Amino acid sequence: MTEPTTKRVTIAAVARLAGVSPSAVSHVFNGRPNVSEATAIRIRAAADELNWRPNFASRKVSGQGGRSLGLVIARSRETFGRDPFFMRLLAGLTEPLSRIGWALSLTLVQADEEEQVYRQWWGEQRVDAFLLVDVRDDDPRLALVEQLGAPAALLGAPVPGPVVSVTVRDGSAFAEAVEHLTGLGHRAITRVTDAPGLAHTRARDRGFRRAARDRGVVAGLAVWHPDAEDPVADLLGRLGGATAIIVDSETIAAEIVAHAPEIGVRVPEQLSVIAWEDSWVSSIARPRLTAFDAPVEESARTAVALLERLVRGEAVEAQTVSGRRLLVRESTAPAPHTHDREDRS
Amino acid sequence: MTEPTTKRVTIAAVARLAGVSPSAVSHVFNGRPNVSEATAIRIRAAADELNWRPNFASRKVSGQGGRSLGLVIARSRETFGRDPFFMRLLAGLTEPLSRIGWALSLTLVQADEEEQVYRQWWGEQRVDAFLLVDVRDDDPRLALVEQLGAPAALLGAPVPGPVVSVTVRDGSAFAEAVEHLTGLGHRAITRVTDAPGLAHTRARDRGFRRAARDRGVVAGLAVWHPDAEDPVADLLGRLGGATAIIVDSETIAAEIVAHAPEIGVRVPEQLSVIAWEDSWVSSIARPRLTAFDAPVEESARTAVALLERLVRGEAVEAQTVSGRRLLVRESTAPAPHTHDREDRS
DNA sequence: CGGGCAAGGTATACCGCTTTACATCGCGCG
DNA sequence: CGCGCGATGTAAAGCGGTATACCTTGCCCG
Repeated sequence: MTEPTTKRVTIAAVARLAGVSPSAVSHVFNGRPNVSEATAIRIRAAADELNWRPNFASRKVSGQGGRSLGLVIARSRETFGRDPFFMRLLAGLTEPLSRIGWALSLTLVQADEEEQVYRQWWGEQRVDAFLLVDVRDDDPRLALVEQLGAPAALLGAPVPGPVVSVTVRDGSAFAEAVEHLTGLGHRAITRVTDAPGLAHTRARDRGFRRAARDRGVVAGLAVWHPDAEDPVADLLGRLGGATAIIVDSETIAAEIVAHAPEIGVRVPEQLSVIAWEDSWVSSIARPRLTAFDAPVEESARTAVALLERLVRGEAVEAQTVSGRRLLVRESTAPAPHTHDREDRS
Repeated sequence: MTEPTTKRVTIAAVARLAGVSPSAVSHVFNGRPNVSEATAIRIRAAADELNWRPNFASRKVSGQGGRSLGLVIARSRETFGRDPFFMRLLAGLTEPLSRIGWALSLTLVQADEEEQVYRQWWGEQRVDAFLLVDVRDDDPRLALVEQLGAPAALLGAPVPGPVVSVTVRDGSAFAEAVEHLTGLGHRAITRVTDAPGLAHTRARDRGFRRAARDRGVVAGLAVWHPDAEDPVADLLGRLGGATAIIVDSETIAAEIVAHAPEIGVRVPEQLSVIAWEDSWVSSIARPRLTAFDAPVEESARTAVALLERLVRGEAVEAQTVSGRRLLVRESTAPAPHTHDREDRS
């Protein structure tokens, strides 16, 4: 049925057709001098005619490596699919990669197979660089890529060590978020996270605490427990006196605004909610989510650029991208009246 | 900074350490006979010790190809990200692929670059097979992969021609959906689609029409126009007398149930909504969406199995997977009372 | 006791491309 | 008029494996 109808065309065929040696063809396709413009044109024409392109694998074997990026995501199908961030990331990576002719190799793994996969992909030379996401403090992958000698960059908060990072500047965002809420009269705000172990979660905690302290706000931290019978009720029960929450995950924020009213907590009248990410999800939630938009696509672009330079052996340094913006929609509102709050301020 | 600390280990090093020839190592790693169990063990030990694995590219060059699947998605970042289907697909592909040691190469392209990318990837031997999604009637890719001689399978409705398909059995699902609605008193139902050109959309149309005819229901078809100022209002205005809709896309269904009440159409009291896909999105929508769950992961698994056999040159035939199930939640309810409807039946 | 054969390995020719060293040729210049 | 050199190419040696042909042994058997 799907017999290879035509024998695969090789560089030799192109050379023959153009009346030159294979080396000449190779030279042309690698932008090397040593070939006159006239013959270069003939060669390109021949290649076009035969519809030939240099074999990816062969190039790799003969030194010309560095053309594929590995992305290993250690999440369950469930949580991977629930986070629109990954879609944005994938979409964002794809464009700059194809621009420089790189392939993207993607896989999902379970946490305990993670290092194994990095080892394998690198050992096989299946990929030439790694992009690390969901980095934890003290993440074993940092030492691993270093040991392997694999070019790598991480997306998220910088961590100690040699792995270069692409970070979204959050600092002023927290100031902005907290200010938005204090402006509405909120005096106790809690951050909600679903991934307490991640490095960027910790970084956010710090940023949030500082912003809260500066403004005399009571800062709380609550972890989302997806396995509770009613995760929203569970969370709301642990909120203490907070009248506003800032939720790391947009989907969780959406779940909260959808379900809270059903268990007697009106949003935003009794509880204001800010999502720390933004996507189309914010627009199907009711009330619409006040959210921060993150420059995911730009982070992706930056990371790709970084990795390309790393692969070429150039020196690189950590990058930060900015562009978080608060999108005020309907899930935030003036704080409810409570006696003790009124006394202060 | 990221200097390759260690010279890359090759098959020769392993052979040396194990005291055999490279051929022997190769034989062991390709499950060929001709090596005694004893030496095989020594060889594996040596490979382990050096942490060696056969170089992906080299294998390809020397015949042992067939280890990467290309997935080219011709969608804008926007619509790609909005469709949880793709997340499920990616997650679903990843597991069976890694099980057989295949890589997944992913990219998003604009529609007009699509064929170009297939040509390139195949020409470069970057991938050894393609999985086609979003197939249109008369899709040029069908002829293209045939011409290239590239193993390919498509996800969705079968189309004429040699490209083998993996299809979700929809027939009885329509019966079930229509019956669910007629049971609630609905007599005019409209299908809503956002992708009128796709082959599987057409197949669904047919299935729906048949199911509707068999039950004496007025079947309508409406196309979603995302660029209208208010797409939901626009759609609702074109519904005619339909009291229930079946929406191809879950996100659109979610948008409808979120926004319809805001423009005076209560769901489900005035309009029942069924989503033709299911994911976590259904659970953050209010009312919760009555939806069909599709066996995406199983489709992915089946497609991978198919492609593997194709690559090995074995004969394959189209597969269908079943497992659609109606999840009745809150977006469907008894049809509103209308005079003419009451007269009939 | 010699021949034949299976079992266990090895030598070697690629695979398709890159790359470096080397060959040619035309031409300017002393 | 002959030499040197820049401009163009080409030959050939890998890259890291795979695969096929071929070579040893040891041993069974007539």
